[in-house]
Amino acid sequence: MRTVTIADVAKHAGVAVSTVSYVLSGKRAISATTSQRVMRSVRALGYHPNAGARALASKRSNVIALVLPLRAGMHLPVAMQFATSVVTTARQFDHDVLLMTADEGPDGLRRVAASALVDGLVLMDVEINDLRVPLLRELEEPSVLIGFPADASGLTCVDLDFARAGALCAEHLASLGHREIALLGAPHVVYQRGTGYAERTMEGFVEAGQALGLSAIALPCEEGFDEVCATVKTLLEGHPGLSGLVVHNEAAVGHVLGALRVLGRRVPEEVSVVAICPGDVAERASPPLTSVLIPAADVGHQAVRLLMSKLEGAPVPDATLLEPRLTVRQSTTPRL
Amino acid sequence: MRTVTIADVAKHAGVAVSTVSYVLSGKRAISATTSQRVMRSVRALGYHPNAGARALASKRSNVIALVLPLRAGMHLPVAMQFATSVVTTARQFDHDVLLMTADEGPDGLRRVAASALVDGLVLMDVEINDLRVPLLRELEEPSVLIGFPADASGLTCVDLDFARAGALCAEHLASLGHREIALLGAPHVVYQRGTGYAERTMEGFVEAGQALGLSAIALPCEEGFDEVCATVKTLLEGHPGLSGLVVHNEAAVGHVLGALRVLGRRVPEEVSVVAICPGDVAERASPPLTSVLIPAADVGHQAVRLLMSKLEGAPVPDATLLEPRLTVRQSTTPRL
DNA sequence: CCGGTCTATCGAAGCGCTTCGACGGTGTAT
DNA sequence: ATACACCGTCGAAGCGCTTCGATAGACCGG
Repeated sequence: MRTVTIADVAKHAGVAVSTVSYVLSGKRAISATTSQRVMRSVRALGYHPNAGARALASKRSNVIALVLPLRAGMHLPVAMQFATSVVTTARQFDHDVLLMTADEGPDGLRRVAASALVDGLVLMDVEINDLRVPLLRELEEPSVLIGFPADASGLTCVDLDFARAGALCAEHLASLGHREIALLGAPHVVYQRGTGYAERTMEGFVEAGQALGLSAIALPCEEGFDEVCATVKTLLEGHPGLSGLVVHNEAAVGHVLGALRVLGRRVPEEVSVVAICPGDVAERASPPLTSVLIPAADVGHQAVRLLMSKLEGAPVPDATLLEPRLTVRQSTTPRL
Repeated sequence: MRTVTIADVAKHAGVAVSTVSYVLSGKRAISATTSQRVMRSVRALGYHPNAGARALASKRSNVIALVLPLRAGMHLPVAMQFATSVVTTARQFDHDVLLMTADEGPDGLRRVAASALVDGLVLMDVEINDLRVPLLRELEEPSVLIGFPADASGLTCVDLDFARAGALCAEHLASLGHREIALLGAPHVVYQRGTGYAERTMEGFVEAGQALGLSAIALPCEEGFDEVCATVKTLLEGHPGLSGLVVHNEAAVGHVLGALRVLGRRVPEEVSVVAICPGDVAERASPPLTSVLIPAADVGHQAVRLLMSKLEGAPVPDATLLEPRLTVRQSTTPRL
């Protein structure tokens, strides 16, 4: 069963090859009758344009790269959500997605770009000092970053506004009358690496807390149950008046609740807890957690939209920050 | 900066285009001196073959599709591990990976296959009655499934031997002297959908337990803390002699430990717990859990290896079952 | 009824690569 | 020396598509 080519369609429809091409691409006006005839042939023969030939002739592969480094401390489910929303959105723009990891390093990016395998790139989990960033500036291919490197000039970046997310948590707790609050963040390693979002959340939290006249402290948090327990215990002992806790660490969220249970602090009666995490984690906890959810799907969607604009030569903003939204559930309550 | 083509390399090295091609592909013998000269030119010019042109001429895109449906109850981190090991392995074979979700359904597969965008397919999370399966049989392109559909004839499937994993847990508990054991599985929805691995684990567990003369029961388990708590409570009340628990549900693992803590059952002194889950989840728990880990990386690796063999026309086994391994940690102990 | 303007379609020239057959040149058996 | 095989290299023919310029009508105003 030889595969069907555009020539087969043309013959079947009794038109020229170029006419079929124009019907399919819409780049020139074709009469309705011809167009219909061609489309009927396309369906009758089950024609699918050959991707390689198309790419060669048009200099567009209709594929974008999704570069997804996998590092300690990053949360896989969120990464997965990003990835799927990128794929789904790309498909809406008639593009496919090539999945790349960081194993190959910058050379991998150079390879796929130079070989014209992809038309553009979406990079996830961008670090403050990311090796891939300087390369992006050299590349012909447009790119969009999810996250912000130290120097974002000339780049297109998208992310949740984590500073605002941190601030939102502080404000929510303040509005409930809490006066001493704390944020438990990512593991140490994440900060050492300089992954911007973790730091920005802390800063936003602490600054907003102080601006509201609260005692607000932030500290990293490892992900083992025993470590979480110890951290929470020390925290509570050092700050007896502490009544509001923000957790920005998905692996630790469950453990924090377990720790509070073990330490005999009831949630929310004695300690109000806010999580910054995906919705399902928050809902699945006991009690269901008031949370700021990470809109992974939105971020992925925006990233692709921006990339598509760049591919069409349209101007796009350098920075896109998504507004966080706080959902109140049963883990926060006014301070007694 | 026009992109470098094979003609540029040929001119720079003073040879014919075809010679450059043969040097790069190794499909014909080329003298060492010519070969070196060509390679020097390749490096000097920074040549990268155009993927589209290559695909068009050779009828091979050097891209494989990774089809990753996203469904309720499936565990994202494991999926992510699969994905990355697929990408890494594919790169070792000089292939790239196109990421697809299930949104497009079988049509998406048909599209990428018919357009010669990909040379082969790896499908994850295959269901007992998977719509995509009949299509695969029609396709010219070879494919490998991760998981087993009801009718696997003529297909190549890879998976962890979940029945064996369930059995292994039962045997481990039996060897420690436990006489009444239970398995907490995936949420109901997973069984309703007919996702084979969940059922196979249960069967393996129950059969091995019975063969060893134990009381072994298995039941689904939802993922919310309160639900887990209720399930565990009911279970313990209904089976006062129960001293061994297997958990095959990553989202619930943490909650099960929390539930036992709340119910005042100490682990491992009163209840031994075995988890079937990724290593990091087991290690992060308190106490660290004896576990059978899901060798996602291995499975992905095998899947790609098999696919590459098929691409080269080599015969491959229909079914590849990976042997599970149980790691003893601190959550299991001999029955008092 | 002629030049001018559109519109719908065609034909052909590539895009950059692989691959097939051809062809000198060198080595080996006769 | 002659025939033959073989090795290393070349040239050219596509692969299936897009796109540019050309063309043949249809339609218009003058």
